Amino acid sequence: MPRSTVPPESKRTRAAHPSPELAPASAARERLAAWIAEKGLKATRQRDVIVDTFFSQTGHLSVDDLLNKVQARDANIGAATVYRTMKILTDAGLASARHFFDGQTRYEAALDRHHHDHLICTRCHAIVEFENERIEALQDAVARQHGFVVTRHKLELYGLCRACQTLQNPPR
Amino acid sequence: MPRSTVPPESKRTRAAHPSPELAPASAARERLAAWIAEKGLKATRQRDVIVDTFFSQTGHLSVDDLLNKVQARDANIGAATVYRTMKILTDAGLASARHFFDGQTRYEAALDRHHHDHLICTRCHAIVEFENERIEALQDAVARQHGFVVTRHKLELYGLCRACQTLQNPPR
DNA sequence: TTGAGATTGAGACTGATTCTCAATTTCGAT
DNA sequence: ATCGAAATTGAGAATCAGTCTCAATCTCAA
Ligand SMILES: [Mn+2]
Ligand SMILES: [Mn+2]
Ligand SMILES: [Zn+2]
Ligand SMILES: [Zn+2]
Repeated sequence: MPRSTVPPESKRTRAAHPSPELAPASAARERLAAWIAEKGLKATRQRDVIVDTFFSQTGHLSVDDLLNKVQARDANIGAATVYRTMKILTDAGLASARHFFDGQTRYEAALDRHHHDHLICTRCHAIVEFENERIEALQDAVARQHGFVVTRHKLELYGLCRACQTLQNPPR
Repeated sequence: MPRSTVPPESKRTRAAHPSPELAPASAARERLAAWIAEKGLKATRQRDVIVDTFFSQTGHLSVDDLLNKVQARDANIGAATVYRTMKILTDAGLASARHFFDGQTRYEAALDRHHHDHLICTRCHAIVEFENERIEALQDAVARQHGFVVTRHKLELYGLCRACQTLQNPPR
């Protein structure tokens, strides 16, 4: 079962991290293997392809985009398997599901990433990430005032990015 | 066309606002009439029933809940009309659409209401509203730092309400 | 009263996602 | 290497909220 898109082996001597970009993908592969073992699941070629494809991307990928890229590598992999695999990655803490403006679930890598929130351009759909500990602290304070214990939150700021502000075309 | 759930007439003498709870509904009716005139739409019995039903409720009502209540008054009103009417109310600024945990659109009255955000209990689905101008200010600051002009935002805090914290049943 | 144009309800349709199920694959135990 | 229980797969059916289509009906300004 050769991994088609991954270069044979690193030329580096240090074995720990083959190359900067590949590190997350291979680390994810390891973490997934552990999760699969722990849960009594099974390793499959399809999951390998999907995970490799997902972690070779950056950003917030819709399932449909991911499916297209996956099928470019192996046309026989079905949509259901991509959905199922992304759910596993989410359960394993390796990916997070996001729901922005449209009805599609988007996934982003979650390995070694902080919590963050998003700025979204309603015209070009650019997504910018940010962290703001003061907002987070105020959220906690508000929740406490109302007797809530908050486990997660969603903060999305929608508007126009710098580039789109100058264009007068109707924002989509 | 008697309004079944609304008490006959206020006992008060002041004619301006029949009763505190009815004020929003009748004000909404007026605003909707203005919107309908302005847009060249037409007044219909169905819209009256839907608008009366919607404004006699409080909170965040799913379309399905609203449809049930509407059909309790007039079984012939169809789902499509409820969807269409809530869209009109939203365009007219009388209702706002919300999307929380599940896939359903919920509507809340928007007449004479401030912007606000929500705390949502993941177990009992209670929804508590809050306003926090410091959070809003920080959001603006963050957006500015990234060159965005923000037109709207979504802030939802998910967790357990006070009552649900003490129960050990698995949170749904 | 009339008629152009808006509205309606039923049901078909959509799009994202989940489910079903027979065929295939995995992997620990022989 | 072989076996077989259990997991996984892909295709297509099913689901679900919401939208669209269209013939029949209603509204309202003239
Ligand atoms: Mn992100
Ligand atoms: Mn609200
Ligand atoms: Zn933009
Ligand atoms: Zn609760």
